[in-house]
Amino acid sequence: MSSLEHEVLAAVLQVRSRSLQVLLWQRARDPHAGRWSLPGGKLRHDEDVETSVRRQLAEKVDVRQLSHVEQLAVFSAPDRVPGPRVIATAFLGLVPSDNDPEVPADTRWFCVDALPPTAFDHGAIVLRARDRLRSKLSYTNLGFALAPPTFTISELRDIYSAALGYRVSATNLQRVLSRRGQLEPTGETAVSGPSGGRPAALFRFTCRDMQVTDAFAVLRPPSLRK
Amino acid sequence: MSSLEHEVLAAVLQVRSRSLQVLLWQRARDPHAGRWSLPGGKLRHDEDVETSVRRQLAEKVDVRQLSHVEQLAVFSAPDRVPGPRVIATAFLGLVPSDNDPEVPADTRWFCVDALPPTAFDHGAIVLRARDRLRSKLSYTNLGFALAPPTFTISELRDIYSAALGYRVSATNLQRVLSRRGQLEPTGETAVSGPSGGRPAALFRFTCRDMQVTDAFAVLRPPSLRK
DNA sequence: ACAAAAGTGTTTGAATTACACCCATGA
DNA sequence: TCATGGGTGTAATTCAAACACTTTTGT
Repeated sequence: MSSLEHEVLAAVLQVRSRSLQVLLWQRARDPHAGRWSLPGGKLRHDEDVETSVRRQLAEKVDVRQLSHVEQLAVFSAPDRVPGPRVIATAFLGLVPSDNDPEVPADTRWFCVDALPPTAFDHGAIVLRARDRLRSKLSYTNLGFALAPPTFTISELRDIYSAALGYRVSATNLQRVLSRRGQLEPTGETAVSGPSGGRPAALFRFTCRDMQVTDAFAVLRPPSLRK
Repeated sequence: MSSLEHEVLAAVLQVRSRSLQVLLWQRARDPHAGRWSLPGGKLRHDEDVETSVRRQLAEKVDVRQLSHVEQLAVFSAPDRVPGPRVIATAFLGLVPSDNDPEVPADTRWFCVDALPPTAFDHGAIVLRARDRLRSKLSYTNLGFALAPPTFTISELRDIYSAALGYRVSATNLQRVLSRRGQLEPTGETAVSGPSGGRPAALFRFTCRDMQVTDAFAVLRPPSLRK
């Protein structure tokens, strides 16, 4: 019989310097020496895939502050990597923008829209992660996973703009998230900037577990209004 | 080293008798003898998971008319099945409502809202498949995968109602799908029923590959209007 | 006072639901 | 001509984008 391995791979995304970035690791050895790949590794016999990906990120790249982890897809083409067959479960991982995890020397953050040459099918996985995040920002409360514990609406606007890849209006962002009950004011206010301006109120997300906040776009169940 | 197997499992859904049903197979042997399980089986060394699930459905339960197949998730708990470890990739499969595939004697269709005792984690997979379908009916053209090649709006309404689990209005269904360009008239009309009534126009889906038709619910990119 | 940044009020527009009404057919 | 669906017109509603305007601060 032929051998079979299972690995987990994570596209860890974070908003850094006002752009959405992914953590990649440069391969030292062939195959694909010099190319950039996703952190991850072999699945152990006593752990499920999510436990595994959290463990490996903590061990290998010191990413312990994952605010959200979710499965993306299985990549299983028989020749996706040379040598013995390896099936991969790919994950999306998110880190709040106020964290700056220690990462080893051979890893770097890259803007998801300007990836370096990637190993194997890892480039496709990054794009899949990016698209998943962008979709879910629209109909879930997933913003909590990118934002610090408390923030001003302007800061949140910058985070959403970076993640979505286009300018978002602070006004409308606040209204949409408030209407859905995602935001609550802390009561505190931030200090004004050096050039003046009204001090901004601080907010936090009401919930830090992912929830669908805008389920049915159309074909809603009949309303119960009498 | 410990052995590792990979299997694929499919929740095959179809609208039958105005309800959303799933194809299950009754286990003859322990473990979980008598319980109902999802069709599927071991992954071969030369095929990817989607190829495998299509092959196994064709071989084992004679389901060849799959109109749509997509990955749901990986189930990887170390003890999810007794004995040697098996990781499963679960799929959602859809069959148009006008097909009635030949299935073996030990398989039966069950309403997804009234499942029999299921084996292992298969019950959870069925519910995941049901929820995925219901979500995607709202923001993609996935209705094509449940509908016959041509249909009246009333027939389509019955299919959507069964799949979603609540009454859908034919009027609004037609308008939503038409506005999105999913439907086109064939020019033909169906014959009137035995009790009279205006003959219904026949429609078809313009596209039979899955496409997202209603991407951003909110936080849309800024409009380009001048 | 003035500039700068935050926050609110209000208009506009699009999408969807709800519902009344008209149309085509069989008996 | 009437019952039985099929199909269209249209109001009401909801939600979000756009933008003008007010508020609060630093200089």
